Amino acid sequence: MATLRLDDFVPYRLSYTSNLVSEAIARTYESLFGLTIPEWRLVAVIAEHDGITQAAICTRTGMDKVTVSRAAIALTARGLIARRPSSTDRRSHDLALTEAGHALYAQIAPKALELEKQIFGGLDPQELQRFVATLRRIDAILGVGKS
Amino acid sequence: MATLRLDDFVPYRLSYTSNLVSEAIARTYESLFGLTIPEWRLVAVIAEHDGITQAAICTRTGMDKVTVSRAAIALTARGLIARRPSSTDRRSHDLALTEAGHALYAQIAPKALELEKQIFGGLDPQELQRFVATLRRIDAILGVGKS
DNA sequence: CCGATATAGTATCAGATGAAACGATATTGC
DNA sequence: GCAATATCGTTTCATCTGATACTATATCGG
Repeated sequence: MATLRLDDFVPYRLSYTSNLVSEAIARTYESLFGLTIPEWRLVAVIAEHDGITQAAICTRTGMDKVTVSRAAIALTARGLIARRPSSTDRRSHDLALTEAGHALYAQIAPKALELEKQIFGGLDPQELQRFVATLRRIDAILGVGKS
Repeated sequence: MATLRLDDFVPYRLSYTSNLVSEAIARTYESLFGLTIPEWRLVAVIAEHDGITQAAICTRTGMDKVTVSRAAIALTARGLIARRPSSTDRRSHDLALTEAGHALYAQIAPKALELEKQIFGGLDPQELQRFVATLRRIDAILGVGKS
């Protein structure tokens, strides 16, 4: 019988490393831009998908709708995104970056890539590619078709 | 210039998958044993290291000392662990599983391995091994010698 | 059409989290 | 030795988080 060693328990290792990375990222975004991780994600998603709704952000990112709602409210208050009433569904808003939002994103995006490189650039490219592929396979096992 | 795509942003993918796994695990432990993840980890660590102190658990697992304190209090209240005053340091307690704690652990450990297999057993063994190795390399990059 | 049900987003509440302050004990430098 | 400082563990507090309930609107079945 294989015995359990917490240190080798894969779910534990995954959570452990993910927390390390998240903490490093969160610190940087908070100090550089005053954004939480959910807020930052919204900016990124909206930059890529102009006019996306909150519900679509939820399914796309797996974030809770409450989290998304709060982040959207905060970003609107800061003048970084604009919410137009959706033309097709009056419950929904179409979210878009304001000029200020685009300006911020232009600063954020390169910084994000730089940070990613700082952390993961030390890995062999093939190793990194395999790593991400495995993450996606795990997503699929846990029943998430395409994130 | 490489552009940022959230969906391919490694820190995001890592957090996403880790959350999926953690949620699955948390649900199982809560429903099967009424344990939170921190509590479960304490049981596992104490089973492996009889007489360990809370501070040692913190450095070993990266958990916050407040989290560990609360989990230790809860487990003591449930009669699963015993805290003897440390002979060498009167601020510390030596933690050990009670009989009931050992009995619970005997149930938990195989279940954990089974759960791990359910999630990660679908991966090629070599792929899984590489995956975990990469996690440890990332830990090292982020400045954690040996977790 | 219209009642029944589902969905978008918000508000509310309860539980989890970690930073900071704290009391008690250890350790260190002088 | 002993004052200064560090460490162990707990408490407190402010924040984050997500489950639940709610309002408004959409969709579906008949």
